[in-house]
Parts: sequence; C-alpha cells; structure tokens
Amino acid sequence: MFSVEKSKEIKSMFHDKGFKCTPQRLAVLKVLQDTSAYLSINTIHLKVKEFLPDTGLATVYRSLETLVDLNLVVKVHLEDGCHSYVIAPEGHRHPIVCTDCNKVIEFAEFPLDDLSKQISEDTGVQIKTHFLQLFGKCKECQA
Amino acid sequence: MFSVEKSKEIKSMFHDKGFKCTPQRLAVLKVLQDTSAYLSINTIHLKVKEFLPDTGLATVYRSLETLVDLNLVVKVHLEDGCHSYVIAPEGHRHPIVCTDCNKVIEFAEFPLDDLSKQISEDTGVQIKTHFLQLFGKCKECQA
DNA sequence: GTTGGTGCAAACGCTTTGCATCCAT
DNA sequence: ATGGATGCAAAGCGTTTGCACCAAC
Repeated sequence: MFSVEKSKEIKSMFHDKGFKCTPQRLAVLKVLQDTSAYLSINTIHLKVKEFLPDTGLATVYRSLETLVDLNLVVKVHLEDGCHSYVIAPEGHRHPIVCTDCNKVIEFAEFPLDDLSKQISEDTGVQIKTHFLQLFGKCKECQA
Repeated sequence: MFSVEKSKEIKSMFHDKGFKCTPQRLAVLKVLQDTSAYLSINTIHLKVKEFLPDTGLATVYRSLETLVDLNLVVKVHLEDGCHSYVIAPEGHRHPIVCTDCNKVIEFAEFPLDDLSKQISEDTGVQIKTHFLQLFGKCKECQA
C-alpha cells in the first residue's frame, strides 16, 4: 500500500501521538492520497471497502478524526453545510473548491497573517485563527 | 416592534421579492436586530416565542432562509459545524467571532477581491466567491 | 378568494455512541 | 496481556418535509 520508508514514517507519526497504526486508518489515508479531489465520508467509505470490505462507517469517521488530529488530512466545509476531506497541503493554505465538478482544485497561498495582525491592531481583537475557502470554476469546467 | 417608516421599508423588501410580511418573520428579524451577537436557531426560537408563543421551530428555519435571501441576515458557520445567524452588515464583510464569549464581535473589511483576481490570473481558476471568518478573542474576554 | 405561510409531527440524513469483540503493541 | 480500535446497531441531533389550517394579500 505504501512504500517501506513511507510506511515507517507514517507509523511513527501515529505512535508519536499514542495512536495505533491500523489497516483501516492506513486505508483511509491511502484513499485520500490517491485523489486530488476532496471526498465525502461516504465515498471514502466505499473506496476503503474495496480492499477492506468489513470496514464500518463509524470507523471511517473515527479514522478521519485521527488523521485530522495528525495534520495529515484537512476537513473542508462545503457551502451547503456538508463536510469532505482532503490530504493536507504543505503549510497553511486555503482550498479552492470548484462549484461545478466539486473538486478541491488546489490550495491558495493567501497571505492573511499580515492582514490578521493589522485587524488585531485596528480593532483590539486578538485574531487567533481564520477560516477561508475560495469557490470558483476550474479550467476543465470553463470549457 | 419597528418604527412606522422602518416597517414600511421592511414590508416592501418582502413584497419586492414576492414574500409575505408575517409577524413571525418580523419577530425573527427583530430578535436579531436587538442583539450584536450571533444567535443559534434555538436561541432565536426561544426569544421569538417570548412574544409569539405559538411559533414553531420549522417556521424559524424558514424565516431565516427568507431573511438570508433578502440579505437582511447572514449565516455564520461555526468551527464545530453548527450554524448561527446575525444581522447582515453593510456591504461584503467578514465576521470576527470571539471563541470565548461566542459573539460576532464585528465584521472585518478584508480586501479579498484583489487577491481573488490575482489568484484567478495565476491559476486559471475563475474565483467566484469566498467564505472567510476570523476567530479571536474580544477585548472583554482578554481581561 | 387565492396563494403562500404556519404549526405540528413525522421523517430524514449525517454523525456519535455503547458495547462486545478483536488486534496492534 | 492489555488497552485502544473496530463493527454493528441503536441512539442522537439538527434540519427538512407533508399536510391541514390559517392569514396576508
């Protein structure tokens, strides 16, 4: 499923936080690695069951929670209130979601830190975090 | 509940979009006008029932939908996936939510349009909209 | 009078939980 | 061997819907 050195790396990431390295968790991670799009829980569940047929839906929920905790996966909030998941990008970036094909096209490098700092100064509010997503139409869907 | 001229103004906003001006919808709007914080559906329901005791929860949901449609109210997505509502600010601004007291402290003027445009050029993705919320600690909660 | 809005309750979909079993450590 | 993880089913919760009645127009 994963290369030998990658396996070791992942394994120690789990162990460092006191999590066990289970086939189900690896399967969920693998499914997300293998696609650029974000996936709904149900899609992930279906894909995981292709090679681990007995996997329960609850386990998928619990695995995703663990993977988010490990910063390996990012939760995406869709406009309709539903959630999906994608492999975490490098650093802190913001997903661009295609409203036509429903893919996370890419992650934008959006320099919000400076602006946050300025807002903190202007308003006296300590800005701690932000949540930003961009919605648009990807190249393929513009045709 | 509302002043005479304000009533007329609101009334015509409803009628312009083909909505009826009902006491329930006005009550929901009034409840949101009277607080600076964002309110959960249940809180709104409770407050509305104080002067319209027979109001059903479903009506609150439907009224909020209508008010959002009229741009009188804004839906806020909280970090845990829950939703709340606040009176819409002037123009397109972004809510700053206090993670301690759960209030929408204010709305930030965040110039994302230029950045959006640049991202569109850089990536070839037509950015249509964005969703941004800031989370922090308000002055009162910093004490 | 007509049409859309309301109240109620039931249904719905997503997510979480309890518990016995299993397996990674 | 032991404690966390899993699978299953049931429960939970926020939200939506169907329908008869009501009220705004």
